[in-house]
Amino acid sequence: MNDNDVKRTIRGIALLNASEHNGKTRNDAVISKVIGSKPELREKIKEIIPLISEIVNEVNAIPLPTQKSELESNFPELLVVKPKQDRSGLPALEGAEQGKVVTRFPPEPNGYPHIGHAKAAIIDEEYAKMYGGKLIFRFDDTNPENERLEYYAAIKVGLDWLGVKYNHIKNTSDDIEMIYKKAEEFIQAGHAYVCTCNKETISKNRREMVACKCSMGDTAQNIKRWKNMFEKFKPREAIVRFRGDMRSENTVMRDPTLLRIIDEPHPIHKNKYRVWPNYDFAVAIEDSIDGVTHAFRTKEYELRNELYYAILDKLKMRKPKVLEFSRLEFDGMPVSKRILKPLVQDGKVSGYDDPRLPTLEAMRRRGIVPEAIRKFVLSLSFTKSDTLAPFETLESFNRKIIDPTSMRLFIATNPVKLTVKNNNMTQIEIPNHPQKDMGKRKIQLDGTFYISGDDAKSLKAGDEVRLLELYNVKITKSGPQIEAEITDTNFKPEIPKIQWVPAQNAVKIEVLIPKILFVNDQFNENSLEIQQALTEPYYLELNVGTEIQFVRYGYCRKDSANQVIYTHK
RNA sequence: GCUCCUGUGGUGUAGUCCGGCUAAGCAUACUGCCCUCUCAAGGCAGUGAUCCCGGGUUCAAAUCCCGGCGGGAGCACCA
Repeated sequence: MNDNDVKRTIRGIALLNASEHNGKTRNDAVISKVIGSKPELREKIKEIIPLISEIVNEVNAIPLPTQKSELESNFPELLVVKPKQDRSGLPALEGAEQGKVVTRFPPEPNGYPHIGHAKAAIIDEEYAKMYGGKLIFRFDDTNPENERLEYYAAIKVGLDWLGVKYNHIKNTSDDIEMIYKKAEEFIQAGHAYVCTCNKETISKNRREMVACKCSMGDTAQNIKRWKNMFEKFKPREAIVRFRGDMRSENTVMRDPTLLRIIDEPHPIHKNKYRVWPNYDFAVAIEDSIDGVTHAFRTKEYELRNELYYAILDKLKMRKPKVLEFSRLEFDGMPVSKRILKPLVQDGKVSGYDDPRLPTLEAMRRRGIVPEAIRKFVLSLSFTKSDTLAPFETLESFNRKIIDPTSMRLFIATNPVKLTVKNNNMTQIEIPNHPQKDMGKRKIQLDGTFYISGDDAKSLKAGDEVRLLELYNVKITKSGPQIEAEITDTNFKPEIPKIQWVPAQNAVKIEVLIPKILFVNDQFNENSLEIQQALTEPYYLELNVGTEIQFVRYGYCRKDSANQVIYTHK
């Protein structure tokens, strides 16, 4: 590139930049853009800078219109706007090969699935999909004290509802014997030992970074103790410990537990086993033998990566790549069983499907749709930064998805009666959706209506309002019993429009409005508002589960014959 | 306390690894206009960020280095 080319390049960029910024450009901006578009000039940048300053001064001296015309005539190529490519979905996966990615979703069947499970499962599935790979759905059921059959089922139902498709489903507990073999191999090789110290000693030694005497025992002693774990020892009397490093800065590595004795019957295997691997041991081995290439987990496991890799290293097993992401929780909507359980037990919420909770079942009942959850989870991306999730974003995605298919209906909350004295209509037909063809409904009329209390309050004698889809009325009497007269039927954009319900066969319903559950870590006693309302008789013809948009009120999901749950505005 | 992770508008994120084509993109929220027999959806426009702070390296730093500070997590025979 010769000097004239360089000058021309600089002038073009300076002109473009100046025209975009009120006729004034700057050295640094031009330098950056010059380097950006002609990387080969990077070496010579020091020589070019004086040239750029000169040209920048020249360009800044030219009036804006002249800059623009010079640009158009001499540098048309710069005016071509290149479409900016936006990345949608998750970031690329390190070390991922098309067709060879295997991910896994490993919930413990110890509770009902919630938004946190949804995030994990969706990420697992999306990556598998992105690389044409596979997703394994594995129940991590290695603690019989916590698992229940009911939870296996609930998690599966939740996943199916979310539309997460997996290629394979299994239980860690079906592999216990294989895990025993690995454990024995571990002990045999001296990578683990059986510790018979009590819990207090173990934790004290950990804190003080000293090894306990059990770790000095020879292989024969360890093997003998290992055999004894299956019968002789009682729970808590012996555990298998990883031979780590008691002086490690990472407390996880200070000879952590690998297997322990639990006599509780397992929901699937009953009393077949009593030595159970703990999380670290089971997950590492399972991931490896399942062929998992990328294992995602939440951030609180991050310190356990060292152990995960160390276990597989000593076992000479293939190592998946472990990556972590931040937990997903909504503000004031805790997900933890520790908090939720007492709420359910004390009857503060109606159950795990109470619409105030972030469980999948609750969100379904409330009218949140799986596609919205997926879109939302993807919008959060894959990061480790702590997030206070914006529920309103979820609502917005949900609203856009359900709007085109939501039945429109009128509702009168805190209803007030309105009588139109000169009503002359006995029936009207109203479309069920403003844009989509969702049919029409017939409403019988007799001149008596209910309108919402809020609307009623703002009406004074003499006001003119339009009863939506019907006619315009002038208020002749306000108060608890409103009276009005028809003025005309033409649509007038300037007068207020309100919805109404025919009085003669109005349907009484309750609207459950879920509010934030916890305010400043305190249970919000007003977290569930119940509004009494009247709606059109057509409501009775709708199936439970139908999403309704009550005009000028909000979206609700029909929960039963006399109850709807407020989805969002 | 120790260790690890994290810090971009009100909120969630893109960009950070490999410094410059971004005087910071998108979404959501908010405001205004258009459309509409809804305060919905849709369309258009706008407000909003000293890229946590302070130093340093460099022609150039959200991006690299050092030092602070804020937030979160782990320190179980739970996962």
